[in-house]
Amino acid sequence: MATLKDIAKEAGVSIVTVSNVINGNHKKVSDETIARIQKIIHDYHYVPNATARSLASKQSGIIGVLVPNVGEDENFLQSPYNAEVLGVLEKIIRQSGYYLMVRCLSDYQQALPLLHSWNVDGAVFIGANTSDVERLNQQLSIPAVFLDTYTSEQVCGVCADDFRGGYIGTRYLINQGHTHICFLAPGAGKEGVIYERFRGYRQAMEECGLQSSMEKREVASTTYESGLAAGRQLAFEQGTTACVTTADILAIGLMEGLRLSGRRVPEDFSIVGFDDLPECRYTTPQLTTINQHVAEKAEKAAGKLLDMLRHQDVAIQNERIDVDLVERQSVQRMD
Amino acid sequence: MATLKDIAKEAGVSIVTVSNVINGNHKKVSDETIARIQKIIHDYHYVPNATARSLASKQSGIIGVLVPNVGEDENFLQSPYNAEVLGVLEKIIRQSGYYLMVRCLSDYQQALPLLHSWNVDGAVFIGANTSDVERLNQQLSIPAVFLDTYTSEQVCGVCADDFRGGYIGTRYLINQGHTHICFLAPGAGKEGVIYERFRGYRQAMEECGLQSSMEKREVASTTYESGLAAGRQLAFEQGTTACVTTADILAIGLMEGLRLSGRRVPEDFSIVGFDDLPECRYTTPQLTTINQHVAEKAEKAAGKLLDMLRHQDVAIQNERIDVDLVERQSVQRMD
DNA sequence: CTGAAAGCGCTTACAG
DNA sequence: CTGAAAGCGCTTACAG
Repeated sequence: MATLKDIAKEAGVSIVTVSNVINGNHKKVSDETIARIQKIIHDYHYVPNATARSLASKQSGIIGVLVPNVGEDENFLQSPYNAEVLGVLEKIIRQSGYYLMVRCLSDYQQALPLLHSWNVDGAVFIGANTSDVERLNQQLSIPAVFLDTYTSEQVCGVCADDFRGGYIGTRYLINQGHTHICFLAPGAGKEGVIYERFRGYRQAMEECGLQSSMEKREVASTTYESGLAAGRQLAFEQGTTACVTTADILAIGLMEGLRLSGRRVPEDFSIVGFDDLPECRYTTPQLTTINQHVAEKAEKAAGKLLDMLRHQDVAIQNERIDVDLVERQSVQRMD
Repeated sequence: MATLKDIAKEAGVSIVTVSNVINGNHKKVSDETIARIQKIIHDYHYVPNATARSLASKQSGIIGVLVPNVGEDENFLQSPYNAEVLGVLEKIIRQSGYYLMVRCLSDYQQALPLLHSWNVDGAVFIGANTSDVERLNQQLSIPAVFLDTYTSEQVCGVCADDFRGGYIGTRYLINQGHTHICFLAPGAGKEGVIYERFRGYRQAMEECGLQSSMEKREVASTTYESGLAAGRQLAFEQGTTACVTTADILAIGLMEGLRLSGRRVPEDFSIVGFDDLPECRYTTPQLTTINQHVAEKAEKAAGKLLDMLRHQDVAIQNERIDVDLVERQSVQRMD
């Protein structure tokens, strides 16, 4: 492979001049020199060595997409939500000329060594914990955007309006005449995306005087299998006629679990999903859900990061994206 | 951030010795020196600079996952198949201590500059064209594994037995009494995964004397939307009672397109998918499909690459993974 | 077992 | 407009 030196020798100039041409510092080089060097670069199929460039410039052109809270033995793309987010990020990162390094973290502390080691220019964190962000944020010396994180820290982030999502999903069921509505979610603490949705659910129930029939049911993970297991259980419990879930994939599993146990959706049981992934349309009945505009969220996050990398002014705030209910077929009016 | 120099100074040794400790060249350093240096490294939270290391050693620890034939404006994870493959690769790469760089390519020529620029240690190509591989393979100076590629080149690869997949899917429909069976696929040439499946379909039809009712129908892309459009068309055509498809996602769209046009699956029309993704179980009826053991394929590919990187002997051949039919509910017996 | 020297391929001031 | 010098933080022979 050719190096700067080879090109410089061939052109009869110093490597500094070639470097300037490559980096677009065209004011520093005469037009004819530029043209001559560019031709040689082209003829030699010269490609700058990114590792050398990074070492010298402290910039790598790499954007890191980090996914915390993923077990060592876990496949993070099992989650169609993660797949949707990553797909959008990849596209934008590629279009903007950056390189993409993807890494799941079982421990958030793994983030900093990775980022430093590679001189990563900017990072997107998907679903970091509140407490982790607080520690991370101080030590982070590069632009970073947090997707789906609630924190009091001054960070740049993008969230859906999760509280409202939980709220309108629940209100919708109540408006359809349901009174015994449960909330199905992975066990989570007193903060974060899941808790916000739960708060929305609780508020809707309380507003309508239904707090006595309120119930939070926990699943092991946000997966089809967990939803299925929950459905098998719920099928044999009297009273509850509807469920608000925190993920479409959970809702889809739930639907199947109920069906396998002889309960019909929506005739016997109504379900509201969360996300509005393409999968919502694969089921019969199609899933009524909360659209959290996943692609838009990811685009916003990538856009903010790119703006920061271009040194444009970016408001350091956790932006909230509107959510809305998508009526399909998994909810039935109770009379 | 601390550097080797800082650690060396603190330990009162040269940077060479620290370097040897970090790289596990423990024969070259006394035990007490090792212990002392390791403590200092730990206390300083020292992390080696990966760009410097790459530059000096010509190894980066990066594995590139390259996805050719993706349009500039395309999101490659829209395809649940790609998501499944990438998810498995990510997990294995992470577990083996490598870094993952992901890149979609609109032109296969973009691969080499990327790989060279970053001193990428090894690459996995997902679905490269036969013709591209021929040119790529000669210029490739690092270990690479090709997933889903048919080529006469001496490459290391993993494929499903696509011919057999097309064959057994078709035979199954024939055994169920269908005679007018079409083949639904994205337009592809005279080679590659899609063509192999078509050959399998054709062979099954011919063996049973059904070539006159054989028909290949092309869709624009391997997406739900393309399947849906095909379903709307097929619904109004007499005669055809079953369809072999080249992807589950296509089959799922097809099913919906037929239903929207008033045709019931499987009562009026039978469908066989391909892949056996989790999505197969989301639909009603659940999709009968060809299981091509996607996770196993991806694991094999990653395993081969890792073996090559560890300089173990790896057979340079295109390994074929068995496929099998998964009977669910989207096919009905014709009497 | 330890280290001095050279070098990986670039960029960044700085001087002219 | 052009280039000499220093340096980025490592590794790799090689010598002792």
